[in-house]
Amino acid sequence: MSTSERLIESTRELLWERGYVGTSPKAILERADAGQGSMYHHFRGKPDLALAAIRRTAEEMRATAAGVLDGPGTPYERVEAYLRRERDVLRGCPIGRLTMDPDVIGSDDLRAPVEETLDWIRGRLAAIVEEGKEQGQFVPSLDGEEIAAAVVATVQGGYVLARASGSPASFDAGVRGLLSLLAPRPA
Amino acid sequence: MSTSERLIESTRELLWERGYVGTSPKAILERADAGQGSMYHHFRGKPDLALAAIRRTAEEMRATAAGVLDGPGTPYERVEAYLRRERDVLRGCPIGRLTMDPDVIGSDDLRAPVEETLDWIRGRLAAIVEEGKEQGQFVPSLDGEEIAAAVVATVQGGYVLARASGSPASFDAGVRGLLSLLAPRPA
DNA sequence: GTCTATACAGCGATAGAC
DNA sequence: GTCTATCGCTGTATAGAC
Repeated sequence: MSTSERLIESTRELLWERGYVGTSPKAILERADAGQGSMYHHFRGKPDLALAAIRRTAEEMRATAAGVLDGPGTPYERVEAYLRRERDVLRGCPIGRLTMDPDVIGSDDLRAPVEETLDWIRGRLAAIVEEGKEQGQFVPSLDGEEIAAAVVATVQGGYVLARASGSPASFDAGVRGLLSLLAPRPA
Repeated sequence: MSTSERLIESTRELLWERGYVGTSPKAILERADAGQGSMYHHFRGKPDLALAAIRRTAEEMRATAAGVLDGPGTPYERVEAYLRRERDVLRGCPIGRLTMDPDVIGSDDLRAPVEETLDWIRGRLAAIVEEGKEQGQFVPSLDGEEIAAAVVATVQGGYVLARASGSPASFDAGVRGLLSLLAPRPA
C-alpha cells in the first residue's frame, strides 16, 4: 500500500474513532508509519487529507447501503434488511458522527459528502416505500420521504443510545420497534 | 452570578457547541471572563468542571422532558408532544452529542449522566406506551420498550440528519414519519 | 478567591536537506 | 518522495504572590 493510501486509511480510522477535532496529524502519521514530509507532500494539510478520507468513507457507505437496498425482496424486506444489516454499533456511524464535529459542519467542503450520503440513502428508502405503497404492502397514507427520514434517523439515533449505554441492545430495540410499526398488516 | 457558576455555564455552552474534545480550559475562561486561578480553585481540572456541566445539563433536560411526558393528554398525545416539542434542532442535542466524544465515552463518570438521562426518558416513554396499550389506543402487539427506543432514536437521529443538511426539515420529516406510523387507527 | 508566571507537551504547518 | 529541524501557538496544569 502506498504512503498516500496509508495516510488516507489511517485518517479514516481516526476520524471514525475520534472525529475531526480529536484527530491530529501527528496521530495520523504514527498510525500510517509516515513522516511529516510525506503528508504535506501528498496533501495540503489536515483538512485536505480529511476530505479525501471522508469522501472515501462516504463512497463505501453508499455502496454498502446500495448492496442491501437494491437487493432482492419485497419493499418491506429491503427496508428491514437495511435496518438489520450487520453493524459495529458501538463504534458509531463513520459518516453520521461527523455531523457532531463543529469543524466539519463549519466547512461546506467537508460537510458535502456527509450530506450527500445521507440524502442518497434517504432518497433510495423513500422510493422503496413508494414502491411498497403501489404494491399495497404499505398503507397509502404513508409518505415515502417521511418514513425514509424516520428509518435513517432511527439508525443514527440508535448509535447514540447504544454508545450512551455501552451496549448495542438499545440500537436493536429501536430497530425492532420501528419495524413493528412498519410491518405490513397480516392479511 | 458567581465565578464558579459562570465557569459551569460557559462550559455547558461550549460542550454543546464543540464537544468535550473541542473545548479547552482557555476557551472556557475567556467566555466566563475568569482567570486560570479561579478555575483550578473551584475545580480539579477540565474533567471535573465538565462533569459539573454535564450533570446540570442532564438534570435540565430531564426536567424539560418530564414537563412534556407528565403533562396532560392521551398517551399518543404525550408521545407526540415529546416528539414535537420545540428544539434548537441545528444545535443538536446537548446530551446526545456527547456520545460521539471519545473522552466522554471513555470515562464512566462523564458517561453516567448521559446514560441515565436517555434511560430515564426511554423508561418514561415505555410506560406511556404501555398505558396506551391498556387503553386500547395502541395495538397490544407493540412493545413499550422498543417503541420508546425508536422514539428517542428518531429524535437523536433527526439531529444528525438536520445538521448534515444544514436544515431542520429532515428532523421534522422523521418525526412526522414516526408519528404517522404510531397514530391510533381512526376508529 | 483571584491573579500572573511558568512549565512542557502537543498542534498544525513550513523549510530545506537528501 | 521522504526525512529532520524548526516555528509560533495552544492545551492543560502547577506555583506562588496578593
